[in-house]
Amino acid sequence: MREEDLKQRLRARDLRITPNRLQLLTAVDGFVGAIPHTKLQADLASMDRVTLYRTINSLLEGGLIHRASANEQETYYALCEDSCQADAHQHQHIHFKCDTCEKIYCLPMRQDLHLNTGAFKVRTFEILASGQCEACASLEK
Amino acid sequence: MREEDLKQRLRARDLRITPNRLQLLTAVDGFVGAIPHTKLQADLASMDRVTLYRTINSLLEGGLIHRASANEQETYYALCEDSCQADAHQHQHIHFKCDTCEKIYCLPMRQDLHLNTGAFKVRTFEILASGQCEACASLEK
DNA sequence: CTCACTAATGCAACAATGTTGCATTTAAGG
DNA sequence: CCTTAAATGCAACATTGTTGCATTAGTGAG
Repeated sequence: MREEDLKQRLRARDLRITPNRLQLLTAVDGFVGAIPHTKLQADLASMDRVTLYRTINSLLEGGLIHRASANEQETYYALCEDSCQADAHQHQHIHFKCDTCEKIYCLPMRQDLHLNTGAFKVRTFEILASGQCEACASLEK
Repeated sequence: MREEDLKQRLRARDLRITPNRLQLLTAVDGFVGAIPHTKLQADLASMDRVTLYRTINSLLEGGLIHRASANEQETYYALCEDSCQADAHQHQHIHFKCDTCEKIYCLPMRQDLHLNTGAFKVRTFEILASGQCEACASLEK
C-alpha cells in the first residue's frame, strides 16, 4: 500500500501522522498474514518498546489494525478493512494458523454463521482455526 | 463431581493422584464456567505458583482440562468431556464471555459448522464469542 | 512561517505472567 | 516396606505489558 494511503487512513480517524505510526503500518501491511508482536519489535527495533505498545494501542483504538489472537501467548496484528469503525470492527473472518509455516492468515467467512446459543445473546465472535495453509499444502504434493 | 470420579479420570490418563491435582480439579469443576488463572492462584494459595503452572500443564496434556482463551491476557480453564483424548480435544463448543458478569461459558455447538476456506485445510477450530449470558439477560428484565 | 497546545515519544521503573534448574519429597508398583 | 520416577517447592530468571514524567513534535490558528 502506498504511504499516502496509510496517511489517509490515519487522517480519517483523527490520528496524528508520525514516522512511528507509518513505520508500524507499513510493517503490518507488508507482512503476509497477521504479524507477530515479536516480529514487529524486531523490525522496528529503533522504536522504543513502550512506544511500540502505545502506537499499537492507538491504531487498535483507531480501528486501523486489529488483534488476531491464536490461542497462545503471542499476539498478532493485521490491517483492518476500510469499513471498520473505531469502535466496531467488522471482522466476520477466520484467524487461521498454519501448523506448518505458523503464519496467521485472515480468511473471509464464506458462510453466514448462525450461532445458535439459546438464551445467550452473541454480540461479537471470532473464529480461531488451525490446519494447513494453501502454500504449505501445495509444497507437499 | 465426587472426588472418586476425579481420581478415576487421573488414573485413566496415567496421571498420579496427588493432593494438588485433586485440589485443582475440584476448583475447576466447582466453578461456574471456565475459571480464570488468577482465581485458581487465589483459591489455591497454599500451592506454589510454579507447581500450579506445572499441574495445569500436566492436566492439559493429559486431556483432563482445556484452555478457554478469551482474546485477552487472562487464560481460563475448564474440565474436558470424558471423550477428550490426551492429544486430540473434542471441543466443538463456543467459549462465550459475558460482557456483564465476565464469566466464561463453554457452550455446545448446535450447528454443524462447515468452515469453507478454500485451499486452507482446517484441522481444529475454536469460537470465541461475547455478549450477554442467560443469567444476566434475565436479571435485566 | 511562527506560535501555542496537545498528543506522541523515550526513558526508568515497576508489575504480571510464565519458565528453568535443582534439591527434596512423595505416589505407585513390586 | 523399598525403589524409582514423577511431583513439588524454592530461587532465579525471562518475557510481556504498564505507569509516571520530562521532552519532543504534529497540527491548526493566526
